[in-house]
Amino acid sequence: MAVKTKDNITLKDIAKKLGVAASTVSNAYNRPDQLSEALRTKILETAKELGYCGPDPMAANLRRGKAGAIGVVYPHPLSYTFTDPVAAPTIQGIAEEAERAGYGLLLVGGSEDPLEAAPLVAKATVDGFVLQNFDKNDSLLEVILSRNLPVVFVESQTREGFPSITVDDEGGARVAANHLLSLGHKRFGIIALETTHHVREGIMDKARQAGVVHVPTRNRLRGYRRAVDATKLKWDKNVVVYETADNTLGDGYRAAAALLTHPLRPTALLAMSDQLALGTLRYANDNKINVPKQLSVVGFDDAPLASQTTPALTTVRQPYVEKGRLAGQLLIAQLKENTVPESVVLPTELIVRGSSGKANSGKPAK
Amino acid sequence: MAVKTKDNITLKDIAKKLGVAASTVSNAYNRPDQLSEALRTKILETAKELGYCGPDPMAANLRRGKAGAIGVVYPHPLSYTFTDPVAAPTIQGIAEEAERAGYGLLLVGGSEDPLEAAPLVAKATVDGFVLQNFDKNDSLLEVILSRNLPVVFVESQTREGFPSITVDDEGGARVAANHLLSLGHKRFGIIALETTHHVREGIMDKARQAGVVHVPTRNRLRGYRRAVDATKLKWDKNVVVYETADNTLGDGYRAAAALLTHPLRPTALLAMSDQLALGTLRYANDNKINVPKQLSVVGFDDAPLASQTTPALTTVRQPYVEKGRLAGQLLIAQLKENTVPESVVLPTELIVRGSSGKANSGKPAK
DNA sequence: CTGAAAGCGCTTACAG
DNA sequence: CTGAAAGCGCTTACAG
Repeated sequence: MAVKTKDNITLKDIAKKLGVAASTVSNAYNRPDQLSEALRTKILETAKELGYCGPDPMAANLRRGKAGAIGVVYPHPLSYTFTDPVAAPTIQGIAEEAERAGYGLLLVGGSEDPLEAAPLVAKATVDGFVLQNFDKNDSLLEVILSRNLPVVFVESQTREGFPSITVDDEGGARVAANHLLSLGHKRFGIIALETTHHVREGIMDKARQAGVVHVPTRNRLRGYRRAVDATKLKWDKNVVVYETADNTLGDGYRAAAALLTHPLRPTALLAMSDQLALGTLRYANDNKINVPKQLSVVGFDDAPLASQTTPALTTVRQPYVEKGRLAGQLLIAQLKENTVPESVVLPTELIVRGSSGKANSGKPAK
Repeated sequence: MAVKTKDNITLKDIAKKLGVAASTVSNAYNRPDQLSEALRTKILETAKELGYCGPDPMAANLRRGKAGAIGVVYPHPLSYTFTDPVAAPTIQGIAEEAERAGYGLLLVGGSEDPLEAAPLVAKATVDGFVLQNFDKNDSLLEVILSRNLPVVFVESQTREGFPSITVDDEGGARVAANHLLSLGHKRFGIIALETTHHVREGIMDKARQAGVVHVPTRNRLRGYRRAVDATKLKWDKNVVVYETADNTLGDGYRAAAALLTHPLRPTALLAMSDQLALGTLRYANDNKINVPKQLSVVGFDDAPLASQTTPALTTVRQPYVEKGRLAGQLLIAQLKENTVPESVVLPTELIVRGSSGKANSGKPAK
């Protein structure tokens, strides 16, 4: 139908038409105080008349050496990232700070094949990056860092000289496990998030547990373990760990199925996300396992859904919006002040709701 | 701590160092087939040696006349947008298409004061925009359109010559109301989303109902009305409409409080979002009103939470991820083919779950 | 397969 | 308050 009209109207054209210098037209847009109000309105009028769309941002960027945007990068495709109910609020936090400081927010997703995302990252017109959930040896990370722009790591493997924001995953996990221990539970099933690049689903043996790379997974696992190791219980005898491939309800459901039919017969499940925990609740519901009487479940995140289910989910709250805000702040501070800020660890908090209760307060599951 | 190193190394520098033309260096990055493998690796090595970060995207953009990104704009601040559980999946849909076509995704939020967001929109380095929920006379919209870039409207007031994607809001709402009518309900409370720029909270009189601007709100309201008007019931006598300021649980809660204590004493609530509907469920729960025995509730969206609550929510499903995908596709089609695609209306579907039941199957609410 | 030339459209000191 | 000049760093035909 309509064809896009090619309009080559530039600053110069309208300067010529008016007999003023190009710099004056530029000032009309960018420094209104640098010229008389009368001239300015005349310029703006002529611009509208000629169909001039305002100074070309790409040219302005080049000239200024600033992109006016910050990049947010995940190692996974965006479609996957958005299945995590906590990802969006974190992006929101970054967005709030970007907005406030006058920056745009460029979202870049990775892909299964890191080479696919590389050009996008190489060509992203941004002044800096917020990097989430990156492993040290991610090949996309190399491409990003080679841009030599300011960076903030979020829940990633730390790297010398770069500020990072992490959540006290270990502490939160420890408190979660202690909560269940204090309720008398002795046999645990742990549902782990993604552990390495080599995604897999199933029970984790000792070697596999030792090789966890993904930061939140590693730290949460360590927290659970610390709690158990502080008791008379034996990690290897009283705990089964199941790793999931994706952070979805379905993965939690399958994990629950595997753990609750495991010879250990756990009375409590520790899930590394609320999403996974909700999957276990669904499994319990489908199989007439009463939560919390026959099975206790503790999640992680305190996602918006956590308080809405029946029973409501006992979970470890992490400040996911604030995490994003802080990431935005630390990046913008670098952009403005040219200094590298200190790294930050955010606290977690156990939120006790209905999904956890005393061990053996009903007959055992199955 | 560390200070950002200013690196002025450019294509030229490495061309000079190697005694080749700048274009050859450029080709090493952008057209590997245009030079021998040996020369290419030599160039790349020298680049790494000198600390060259690759071709500057801003300069490349200017030269190419392409930004390599698409903009997604909302009339509200991003922090508000993200409170809508359906916004993130829609962005995900756009992101999927952008990713696939090799575009970045620039998120731009509006603000209460449209003048604040204007510079961000004016300077956004994008090749086109996806515009969500825009009213015809939004002043930010003027700024965006003056960029003269390809655009796709989503759930916005249509504009001559621009492709748009809308959801069959009216049809969905009609089916929702018919569902309740067929269950014998005769007195309805409607909980409306934002209606105009002049945000308000409270019962809507006739004049206010007639002046609704916001597209989804207007169309859903019309759908409810069509259904009621097709019966012997009188809209003015059998229906109370309450408008909310924000799409939050709290707003739904307050709306339920107002409607259920209104003299009409509705037996069924039609909420224009699941978020609002969930707020009413919470109110009902707090006030020992049994859903669905004493009160039926029907939402809109089929957000991820809708199936997780107790009772699960009867609602109108809209394809929110696909809506985003389609928006991305229509925009990218314009960018690639220079033609304006046809507009699309997406279907809705009633999903009956536990929150709706026969009228008067219990004693009336209150 | 390689190189010289032109120019994308703007903003920024600076001089008047 | 206004204007002339320089240059941001790259890519693209084009000629060899």
